[in-house]
Amino acid sequence: MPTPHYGQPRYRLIADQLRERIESGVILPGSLLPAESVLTAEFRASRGTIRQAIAVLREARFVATEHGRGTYANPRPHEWGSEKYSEPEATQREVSANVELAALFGIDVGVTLIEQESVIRRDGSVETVVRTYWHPQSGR
Amino acid sequence: MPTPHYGQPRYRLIADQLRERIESGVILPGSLLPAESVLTAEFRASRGTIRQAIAVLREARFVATEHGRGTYANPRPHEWGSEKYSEPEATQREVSANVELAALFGIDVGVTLIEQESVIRRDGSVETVVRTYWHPQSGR
DNA sequence: AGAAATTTGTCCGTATGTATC
DNA sequence: AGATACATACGGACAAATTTC
Repeated sequence: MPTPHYGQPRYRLIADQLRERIESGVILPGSLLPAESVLTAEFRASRGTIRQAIAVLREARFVATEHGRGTYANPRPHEWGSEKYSEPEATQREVSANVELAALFGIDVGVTLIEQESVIRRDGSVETVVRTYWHPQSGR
Repeated sequence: MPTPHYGQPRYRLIADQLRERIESGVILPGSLLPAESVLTAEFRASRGTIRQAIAVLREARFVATEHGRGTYANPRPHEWGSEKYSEPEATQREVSANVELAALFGIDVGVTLIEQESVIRRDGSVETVVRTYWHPQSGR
């Protein structure tokens, strides 16, 4: 099969079906999802596609994966909002140089700098935050 | 996003940023680079573009890739006294999470985080400041 | 205690289709 | 037309963590 993604890509369709099983209780909260190898057989999709589908659910906190163990269906303690809570991972904004940054860059306090903040997640929770500062003029 | 490669193609720009992180010590020599999947998320680029960027660095011996393991940043006996870059200045210290960081990590305000600050100079003056935050427990 | 099997993590190479410069 | 880039998808292989025998 080539790569026909009519409307919805396959990994989203698979993710939807898995999500439905969790919400309906077919897969109980706290229990393991079928292994990737099982899912590839069941959905007749490549492992990469299955992993992409699971990644979608992980992003939405529906599941959590552990290396060597498997992927667990999450209990649902928080309905805080709905599924709307997926923020951008990288944001850029202008900031005003404080004393420390001004000293580092050798500029005056208050001068505008660009700050890019990248949030790196692992199994839903934030693992690393990277903030990069540079001077607008120096390009990038 | 479309394909606006102003002058430089995207994969070279990404390669440059990764190279900077290695030379500046943000990515320590001998340590693993973020996985392809992480880099695609961080740079918002497709896997092909990320792989192209890494291929550039591999070509220049800046990194070495091991099948199934990852891509390592190479120690650099290379042109250490280059005109463009001076000694990497990376300092690590413990900081207390303020409101923003606490919200990002999902922790309480005041919890200690590790901050690594790297200063990248070019031709003497500070070009970029990178601050990386992570939780002591979650390894590095 | 140790070996084997299981499972996820990562990289490799390739392919198709679309879109932009 | 060609290079660049994106999104999607396949199959294979090796690595690492965990579980099972």
